[in-house]
Amino acid sequence: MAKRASNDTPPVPVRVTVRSIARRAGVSIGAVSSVLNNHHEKRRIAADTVRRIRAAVAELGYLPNINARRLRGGSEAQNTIMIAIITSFQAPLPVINHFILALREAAAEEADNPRRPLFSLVIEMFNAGKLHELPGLLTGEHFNAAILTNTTAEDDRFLRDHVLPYPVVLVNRTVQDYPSVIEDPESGHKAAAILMQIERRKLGVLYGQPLTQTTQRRVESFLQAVRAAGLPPAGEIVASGLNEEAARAAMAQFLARGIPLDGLYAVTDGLALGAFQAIKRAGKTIPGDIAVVGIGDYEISPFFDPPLSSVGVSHSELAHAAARMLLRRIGVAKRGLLRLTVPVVERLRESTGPIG
Amino acid sequence: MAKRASNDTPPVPVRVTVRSIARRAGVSIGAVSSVLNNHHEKRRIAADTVRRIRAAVAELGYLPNINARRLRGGSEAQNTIMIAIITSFQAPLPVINHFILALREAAAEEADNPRRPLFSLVIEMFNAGKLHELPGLLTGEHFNAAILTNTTAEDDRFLRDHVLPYPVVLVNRTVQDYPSVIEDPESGHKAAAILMQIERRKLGVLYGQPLTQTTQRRVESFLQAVRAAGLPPAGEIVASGLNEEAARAAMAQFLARGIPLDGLYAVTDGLALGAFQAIKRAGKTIPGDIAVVGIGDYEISPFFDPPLSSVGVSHSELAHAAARMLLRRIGVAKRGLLRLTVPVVERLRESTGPIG
DNA sequence: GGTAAATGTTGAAACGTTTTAGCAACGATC
DNA sequence: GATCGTTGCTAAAACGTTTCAACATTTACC
Repeated sequence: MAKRASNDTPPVPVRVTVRSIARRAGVSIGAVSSVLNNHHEKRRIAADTVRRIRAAVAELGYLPNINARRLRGGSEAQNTIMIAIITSFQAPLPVINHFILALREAAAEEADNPRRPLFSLVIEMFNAGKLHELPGLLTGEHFNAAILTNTTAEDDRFLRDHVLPYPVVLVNRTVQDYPSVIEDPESGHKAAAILMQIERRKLGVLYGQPLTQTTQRRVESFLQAVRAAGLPPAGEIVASGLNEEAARAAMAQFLARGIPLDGLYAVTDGLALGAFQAIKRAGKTIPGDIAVVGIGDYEISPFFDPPLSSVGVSHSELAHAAARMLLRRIGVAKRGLLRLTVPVVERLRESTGPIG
Repeated sequence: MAKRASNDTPPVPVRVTVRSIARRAGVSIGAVSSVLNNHHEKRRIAADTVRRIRAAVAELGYLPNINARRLRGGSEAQNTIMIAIITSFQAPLPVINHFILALREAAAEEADNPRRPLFSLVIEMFNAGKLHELPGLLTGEHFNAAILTNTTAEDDRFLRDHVLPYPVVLVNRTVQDYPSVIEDPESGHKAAAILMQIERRKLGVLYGQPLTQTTQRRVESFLQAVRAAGLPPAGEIVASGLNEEAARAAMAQFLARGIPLDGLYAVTDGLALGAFQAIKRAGKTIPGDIAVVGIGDYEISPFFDPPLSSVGVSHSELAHAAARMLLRRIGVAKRGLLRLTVPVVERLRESTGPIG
């Protein structure tokens, strides 16, 4: 009788189904279903039977199989498609909010489309570098389409070597053959231009470990612009993490070493905020002593003290572009372009003082 | 032949299935499935047939039915449960990040549990006050369990009158018979106590419209504490929205009217940040002229200038409590308590100056 | 005591997939 | 010309659910 226990698989928890409940209560599965959905009045199930079924449900700890329910369900359930937002545990989470909103809004825009994309939004997370361990990734068993972000170089290599059997849009990563939305890689140029325009000559760039493809591009294009302008090479201030505290510590240490600096480019607003605190505590003023340019990825950067100037794309805009691109690829429509570069916009505020 | 078109239903877009593809390509559905999953080599489908099937797939714009796939799929897919995070479009989004992380972490804690909660995370959003329009809410067709937050009074009334056929945990709302996790309603007391301890007597409270159950409790308990202490009634500064800019504007207007104020309680950190800017621009100092206490819901509040003192629960802690409570209710285990109050913690920083 | 209505329950179909056993046709081999 | 192997495909089962027609039993009515 212990047939199925002979394998070396760990004791797989067999899921409780309507069938097991029916057996336990000594009724048919139809009766169980009626009770589960509170149709027992309409179906005239005897009060005692209802009680027995309810007892069995409670004892066994039944959880319905949602996939079966939706499969059975009407055309409404039948027509919903599954979209996943896939990101790594290690990434700053607020990013995905923009995707959630962007997808919802993009769907609303398509309200008149007969193939209207009624969809469910699923959040999937993986450990950076271990994207390949994400269940359903290769089979397409879990979603119809995905926005994929915050991958590492290792994950990108995996993506290059495998073809995912559903539409995917990458955000801020480029991998051969995958559609992607990235920020204009020249953003560092703009930051350098702003600082030079207000006569800053002793420049620095603040970034944190680990570098993503995007932040690396920001750093490189900044360094290159400084070099091209014939200024002394910009200082590199490297924080041990991507948070405010790491930036504050790195900046404080840099300032303590007395290296001259009058213009700073921070590759995320969080880093800029940490730097603000270090600069002020060192008794220096912004922008008087040191002008600072950030990216604009924090919505509240206009409320920094002083308000932060920025060059960058808004996460919101990036997310909207990605969402539209993904939906276009799902809804049979003309397949959009394969790569989209979102332009950088400058927002000049007080952290760079008056221009010119 | 136009039988099914006789109804007055709009032309329902009939979903493309393997069956329609099979018909189109003149093969069986088994053949189609083989090709879709790239098993055509193993299954020895002729090259020309593969081409025909691929063509049909492209023409019809096939999207697989994920529910059917997962239903069919192995025990891994079979054993995953669906958890929804339900919030309103109007709510500040960053909140849900904490839930996402909390659920993932709570699941990780249970790794040794044989009934290990392998789950998919779904984000559902509704228009404030229209919770009842959310598909699948009453039938339980879409998820096995849900964390529900940012409901309005109207939504709560709906919840009270209906019983949801799956475990739900409310966050920061209390509705009869529903388990919920809420912050200690006495938080306003603590804020008042801190301000009085540093000898502030002309107090004010800053809040925004619309008031949620939680923020309302904060305001009320603050006002009551001030009254109980025999101080002059606290001023109420009402912003038109929940964002920084609305708070800045309201605060600026209040200060312009010259009403004396030396201690402020802002019921969210975002409001506090807006107030900071207004106060400084009015030429007043923090905490010298006006001490400010916030809530601590922004992770970066230690980087405000000056760093913000706060009394409140962290969103993260609240989310973890909710996640654990939900998982406990799913995994047959002893049903945990019905209501949990997360205590308020004080974090004293420079915006209230030195205590005592 | 016969028919009609009410009550309580079951069995089967259907949702869209994937997988597997097996069938039919054809060549090659003895 | 029987046997075998290969090629190319089909039909059917199974996943867990809900619904619905239909059946069996009891009660009500004349």
